[in-house]
Amino acid sequence: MDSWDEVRTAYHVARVGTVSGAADVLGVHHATVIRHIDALEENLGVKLFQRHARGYTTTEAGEDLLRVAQATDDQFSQLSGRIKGRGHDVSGELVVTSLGGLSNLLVPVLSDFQRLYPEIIVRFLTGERLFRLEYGEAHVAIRAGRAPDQPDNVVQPFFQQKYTLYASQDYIDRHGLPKSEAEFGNHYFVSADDPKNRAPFNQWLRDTAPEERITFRSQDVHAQRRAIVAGAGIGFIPSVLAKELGNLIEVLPPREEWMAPLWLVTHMDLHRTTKVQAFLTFLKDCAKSWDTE
Amino acid sequence: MDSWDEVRTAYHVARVGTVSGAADVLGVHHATVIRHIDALEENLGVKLFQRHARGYTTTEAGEDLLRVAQATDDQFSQLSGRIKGRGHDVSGELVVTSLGGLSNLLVPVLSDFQRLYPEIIVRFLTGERLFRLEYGEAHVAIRAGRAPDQPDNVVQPFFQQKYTLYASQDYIDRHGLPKSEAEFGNHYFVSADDPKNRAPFNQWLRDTAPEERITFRSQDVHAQRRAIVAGAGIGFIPSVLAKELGNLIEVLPPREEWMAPLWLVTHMDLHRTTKVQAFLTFLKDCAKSWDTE
DNA sequence: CGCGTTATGTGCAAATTTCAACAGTAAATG
DNA sequence: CATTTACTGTTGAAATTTGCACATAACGCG
Repeated sequence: MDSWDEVRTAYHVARVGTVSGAADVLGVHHATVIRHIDALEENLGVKLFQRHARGYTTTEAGEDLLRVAQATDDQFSQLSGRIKGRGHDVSGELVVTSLGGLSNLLVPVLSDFQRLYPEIIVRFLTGERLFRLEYGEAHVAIRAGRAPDQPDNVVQPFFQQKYTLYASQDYIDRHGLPKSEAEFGNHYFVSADDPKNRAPFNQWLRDTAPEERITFRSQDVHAQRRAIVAGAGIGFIPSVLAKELGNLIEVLPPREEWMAPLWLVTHMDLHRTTKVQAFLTFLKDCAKSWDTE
Repeated sequence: MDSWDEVRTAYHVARVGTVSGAADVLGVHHATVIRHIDALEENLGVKLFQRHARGYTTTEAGEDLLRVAQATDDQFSQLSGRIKGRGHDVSGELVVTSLGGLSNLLVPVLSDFQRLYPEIIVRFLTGERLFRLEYGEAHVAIRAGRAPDQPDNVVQPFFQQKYTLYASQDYIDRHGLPKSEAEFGNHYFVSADDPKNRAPFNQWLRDTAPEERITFRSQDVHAQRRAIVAGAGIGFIPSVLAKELGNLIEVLPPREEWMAPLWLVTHMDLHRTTKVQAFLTFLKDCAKSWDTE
């Protein structure tokens, strides 16, 4: 049974009772229907229909096929309904991935999005390895750094993360507040462990602060922040986040060059779906409100 | 969802994971597989697969399709097995039709046949109207008279029914045994009601016996026989049957010209099936044994 | 790092399928 | 009883599908 279309044709013939009628329903020529049935019977080695001038009547085998194909038709109709429905409403899973450092930013947004579309199941994947869009591991990725340039991926700017140098009140009490970069030699700094880290503020810090004064290094952004809050040194924290954390003193006024661009990346195939689009617009709305703050 | 073949293609891609692999399984070119999936996704308006250079991975919709199509594939396999199996063994219904007059002859045969193939359900249809083979009303018809000549029907000679003139002992006691046709004027006869009846012995009787001496007429063969047994007159009874009935006297020796040919008729589409063939050979074996008697 | 292997993707020609028109037949109709 | 209608079946022509060759991309291996 290696042609399901022939089964479908035979099904309609069995249902309607005539070749012409089935051809009408199927939207093909009746000669096509006849050929399909001839081929199917040839393959099965059994007559499915009794041919006579007033139509086709099913044999026992044809009756059997009718039952099975009827069930199949129902199944496919339901499947089609589900799939098409899935395309046009916002439900099912929404898989979002980002670097772990952005969870503070994204988790509230994801939570609100889920509240807006209760049928959504949000899966937020973070980790050191990049979850790959092209393997269907995620619907949306939030990437930092320079604009990703992979084929089949749709990239759009998300928003500019404002990073500023902070220190805890505790640290300031002990070491004072540096007036400018010139006094950095007397201070301690918290930064990324990786010297190749491309974040602009990290590069600036590497260029500006003495290497031996960067005394707390971690690859984990959360650990860095906790270190800053704990008074281990001066370091960069997104200004939006710093307000929430409290107990943090702005060491230097914010600068353009410290801005870190974030990108929204989706796979080409998923980008057009309403689910992904709904999330993207929601996300960009949130970003707008962050910018105005 | 108007092309089940495309669903089948997508199913194999989802199963195997690669277009090329699915193409191998399906025995088509991989370009065909790609186009099938493109078309299916176009119709559904939803991406079924994430494309990447190492293969296709299913989206949620593709996953859904995989489940449904898997079930369909199983169903079709089972169906195919059943249908093909049905073609090669002797089971299911066997519908045989004949004129009512032949039931005495056929019923024992059908009974024996059923005993030989216990999975067979025998349906023996008789009646004044001819059950039509071309509508699938019966598998095999036993027809009398001249060779039926209908298109799509396979006709083969069954056997020559030996008809002989009989009368009951009771009748002979009252009216004596006619030495020849010359004495028919003093006798009473039982025959068919229909003057157009084409059975050779009936035509012979109409030509030979005085019209007013045919005093018991019925369209029902059983009624005629009962009348002969009851002593209503002289009439034709198959010699095979007469032996069983007993209490019947052969009025005249059997003649060639009284022989009534019986035909086995099957519909072209059913003639080749093993079930029908099994019955036909069984029937002809029985006929052979009748001839030798 | 280059190379072989294994994927997908695409233009173009060939093969297959489908269509259109006609013939033929059986039942229905007035 | 001729006529109409609805259906099957068949043939050559058109359209679609398929196959082939080649391009391209990613992964694994030595």
